[in-house]
Amino acid sequence: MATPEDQDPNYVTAPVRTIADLAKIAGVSAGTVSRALAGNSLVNAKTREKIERIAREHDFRPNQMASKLRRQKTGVIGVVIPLGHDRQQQISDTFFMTLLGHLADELTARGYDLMLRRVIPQQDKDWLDRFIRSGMIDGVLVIGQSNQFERIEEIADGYLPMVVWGNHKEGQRHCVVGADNRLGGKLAAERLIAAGARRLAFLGDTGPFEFAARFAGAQDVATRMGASIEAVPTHLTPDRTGKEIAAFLAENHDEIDGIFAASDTIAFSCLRELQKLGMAVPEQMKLVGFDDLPIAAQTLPPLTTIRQDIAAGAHGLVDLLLRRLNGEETESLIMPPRLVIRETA
Amino acid sequence: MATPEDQDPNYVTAPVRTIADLAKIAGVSAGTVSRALAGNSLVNAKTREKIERIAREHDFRPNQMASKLRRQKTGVIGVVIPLGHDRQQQISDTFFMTLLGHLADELTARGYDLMLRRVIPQQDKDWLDRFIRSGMIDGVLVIGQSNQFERIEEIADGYLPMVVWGNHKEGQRHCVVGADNRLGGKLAAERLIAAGARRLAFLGDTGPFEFAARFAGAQDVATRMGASIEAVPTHLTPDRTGKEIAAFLAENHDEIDGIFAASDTIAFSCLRELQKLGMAVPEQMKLVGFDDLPIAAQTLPPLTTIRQDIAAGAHGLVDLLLRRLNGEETESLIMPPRLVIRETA
DNA sequence: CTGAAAGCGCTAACAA
DNA sequence: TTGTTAGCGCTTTCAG
Repeated sequence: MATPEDQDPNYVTAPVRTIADLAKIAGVSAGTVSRALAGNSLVNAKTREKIERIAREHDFRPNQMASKLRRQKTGVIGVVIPLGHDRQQQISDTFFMTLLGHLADELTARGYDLMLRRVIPQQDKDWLDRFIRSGMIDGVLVIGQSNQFERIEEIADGYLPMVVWGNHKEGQRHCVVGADNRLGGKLAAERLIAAGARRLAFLGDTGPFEFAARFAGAQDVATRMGASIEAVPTHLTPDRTGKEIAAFLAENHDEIDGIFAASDTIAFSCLRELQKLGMAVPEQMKLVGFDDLPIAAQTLPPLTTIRQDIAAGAHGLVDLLLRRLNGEETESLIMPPRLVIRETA
Repeated sequence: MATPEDQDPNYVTAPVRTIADLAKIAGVSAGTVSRALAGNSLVNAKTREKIERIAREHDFRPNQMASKLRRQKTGVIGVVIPLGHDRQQQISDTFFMTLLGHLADELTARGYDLMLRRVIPQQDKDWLDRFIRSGMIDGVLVIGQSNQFERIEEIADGYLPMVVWGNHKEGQRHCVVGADNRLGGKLAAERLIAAGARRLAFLGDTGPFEFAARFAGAQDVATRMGASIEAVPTHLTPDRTGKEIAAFLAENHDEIDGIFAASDTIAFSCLRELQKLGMAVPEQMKLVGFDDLPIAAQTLPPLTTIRQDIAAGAHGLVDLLLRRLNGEETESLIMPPRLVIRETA
């Protein structure tokens, strides 16, 4: 079938913006072009080749919005990071951002795009529902429960394709992926005590569920093994954290001999302040962190910490979410953390 | 005007999924509902209130896809991170991910959503064009030029709303925001030399433009001041980097007395390896990093480094992009890096 | 294997 | 101030 294209390679057409434009050039209907480009149905091989060739020549890409609207699915997964107490909360950011990188890779590999939001629940009560019902995403991954456990629970009742990174609590309704924080706390306290510490401090805000569980685990062990432990809340802005830790240590470094930091980031600050005070680690003060960020191995002395496998976590989140997208009711995935003994305890 | 709603609060309707459903309940037309919900035109206050009330009661959210399709704009900015040489390139990830966090905040503040992609140019030649022309984003931010300078240049000719984080090269066509890497390299080398080093090594791959410029700046200074400098390429996977640095140092630590690490992340590895070798820093070896990541102040000794202001960078990227979205042809924004003297040099 | 036709849900002229 | 109308660009029955 003769078309202008065939007759004259230099034939100039208006830019091909729609499937209909392309159809006209190819001398077929829009439906056929759609099918051919989708690679999907049974389109005549010759027809398909021709359509593909023309598409290539005109550098044509179908409009995704139209496609998504029509098909009622977006191919986009929302990833939302609730910033709990403070806009400035950056303390777990390194961890979350690393997780995010893995999520991006994992989702890409499965053919999904990723839409990212950082939200401040205090300023926007409706943060989760708004995102879910925006019509722009097929499912949502929540990175960190922050102090929003209840809100997440409410949503979980009516919305299947959601998976949350965080802590698991007996009987909860939302599907969560995360380390067993309580166990992690136990491992940390056990290690501190095994290294000779008896008077422990937990450095970190116990408001967020994950941190609370870490503290609870440490408490279990301390109680059982006849050691003491107190929680020392730190605020979440990086600069204040350093100062608060410094102030605490200045007054209390004789009272305690072991510190369990709620995160590696806190542990780094802590290590620094200890060194400023001239305290030998681990001789005078034992220290255990949580996360095992890549740099944990780089401090001096290298940080003993509780390892969360970030890549495995990302994989789990995506895997569970895709199954939920298929209507499956999945269980939570609790990953055992692992004690990594280096030199601070 | 009486509607079922008004007559009986318990009246049960089918779920309100579309603006038309809502219009029927409110007894107005879809157009009016659209206007009312957009808050935009001059809709009668009473009518608006009624519509808003019903929307709230039925928990209605307009479908974004439909809206976007119709309005031909998405309200979404694409952020793409090209992973240059290696899927495993994680070495600048900490920096990029921190930048990403700031971008998310900055874009949210301006009412945009953020769509994230990490791509591997080697596997997908068409990575940038595909994203831009996907119809899903209004503009694009490219985080890092990687080794894709030329491809970005090509795109820049035909596509205005793109801003790139990276290095500026004389006469380039794409709009870039970034530190003056060459100046940063100079500052680093000057500091090393001022601290007494004469035989320098640059640790890092000089393939990526930003790193190449840092090296070039250091070379300028070394040449001018009668010092030597050699580039020691490291690969980009974190585990190999450590080993490579170790191998290099094992053989060469007597040959050199100053190291300029292409990034703080590399500097951390380097510091660790030096300590393993029992070399005193800065006495036997001076070290300067680049980026000033938050943890740079936490190492022991604290890292002397070249500071890039990440928050200001994010702000600049978004600001320029939004102006380009308005059709403005913006200049690049080159931010002066700053030497932060701590204790490694 | 292909074409015709009917929307997906919303917005924006244009009238009234 | 509101209703009517005509699509945005694509996909998918349903016929042929």
